[in-house]
Amino acid sequence: MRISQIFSKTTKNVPTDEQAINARLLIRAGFIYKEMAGVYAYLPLGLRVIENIKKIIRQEMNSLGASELLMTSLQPKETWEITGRWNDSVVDIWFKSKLKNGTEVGLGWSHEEPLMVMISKYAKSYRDLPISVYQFQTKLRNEVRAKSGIMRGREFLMKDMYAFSRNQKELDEFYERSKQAYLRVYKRVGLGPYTYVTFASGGAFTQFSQEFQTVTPNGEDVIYLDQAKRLAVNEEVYNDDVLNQLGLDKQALQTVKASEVGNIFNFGSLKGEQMGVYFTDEAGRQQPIFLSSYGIGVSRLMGVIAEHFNDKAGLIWPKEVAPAMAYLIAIGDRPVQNLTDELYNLLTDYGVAVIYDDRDVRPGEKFADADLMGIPWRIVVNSKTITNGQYEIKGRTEDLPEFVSKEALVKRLTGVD
RNA sequence: CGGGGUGUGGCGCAGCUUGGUAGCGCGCAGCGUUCGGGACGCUGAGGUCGUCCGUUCAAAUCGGAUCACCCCGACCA
Repeated sequence: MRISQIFSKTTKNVPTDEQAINARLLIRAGFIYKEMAGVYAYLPLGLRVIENIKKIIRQEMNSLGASELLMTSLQPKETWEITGRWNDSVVDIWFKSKLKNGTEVGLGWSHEEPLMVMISKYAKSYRDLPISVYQFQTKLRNEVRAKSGIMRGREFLMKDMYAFSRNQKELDEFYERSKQAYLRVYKRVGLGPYTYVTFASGGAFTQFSQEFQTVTPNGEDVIYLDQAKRLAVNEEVYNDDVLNQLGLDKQALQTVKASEVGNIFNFGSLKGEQMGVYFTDEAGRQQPIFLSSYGIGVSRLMGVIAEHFNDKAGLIWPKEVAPAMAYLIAIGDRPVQNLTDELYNLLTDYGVAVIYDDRDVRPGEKFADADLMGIPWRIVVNSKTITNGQYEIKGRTEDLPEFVSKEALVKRLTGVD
């Protein structure tokens, strides 16, 4: 990817209407564009990060045996009336609209109810179960106040997974496996050490749900954290009874700010009963379907990563989510540029995502942009050292570069000899 | 939804108190000199001051309304 062909540009000035670090950096680096409060577009570099995160989540969800589908943004009123959640006084974040003929429709802020209706058409027998599906969907939520950049928008990308089980035991097993898969996702995006399973409000059906909370100074939630047990309690359910129940010692807890990067729910059979979704068991009896649901805010996750990994110079992407592995710069005349072109083609052939800064600007500007964009490796081909076959490579957080041969460089970036 | 703040070329800001039809930096275009940490010089394009109403001979500047944005709080499967 050549800089000259990338749609966006970096800027030195930050729009003053953004306070959140993630939004300031992502806008400056040209990853996102603000359409309106709480509504952001993803530019090519930002989209690459999103896609990298989706790829990781996809792999982990597939490993659970879940299959991907895509539901609709327009949702029928009737579906939500079954559970009473069409009512604005029950759910206050609805965006609603009308068809030309006057039929009311909702814009999806969740897909639980529609998915329940959908599954009821397909899972009629115990032979059809268990089954789990997931999707990446834009959720629309009419929040009274958008804030924190892409960490809390009115429109955001979410991965939501729904598992349908035949009984509580089957549900619990899947729930536990999913929790482990979630933890792997956070580990792979670089947030593993800072992310904790957290007990939170369970809503109408259960006492608790479990959240995944990433400790970060600008997080919206306050959690009470037991570092040793890697468990936490959201302040919304924090009290002595709960601590007793969870076997946590008040003295061992620290109070920290965190951002919710995932939330999983165990509905048991209640949702099935409420919505009348039944299957026929081995004995020919009607049984309510067991539901559990699993959400990760993909765009929020990107925001939390940006919020977590940065320095004065800009973003610092963990390798698995970085929009590119390397930022390539040539310093010198035509022959040097030709050698750089060759290196670019070579790395690209190896499948390494490289941002090649082919602009006719001074090196300082290129270095600044490489840092601002947070690309893990910076490679410089320079007339002084290239005569000895030496390529310069520097990690984003390193102070000093190394000089290596082309072969060593390729190996470093591909792991291939 | 309650409280606070802000709207002036693409971005960041000054001007507003003491009304007299806009200025700076960055960015953008051209020319030249530069070329390892966001260079420099010259030239140039670009706004009528969020919007509406009002006061006035005259409004970016005063008054009112309205919209948008930011922050704090409330809210947050």
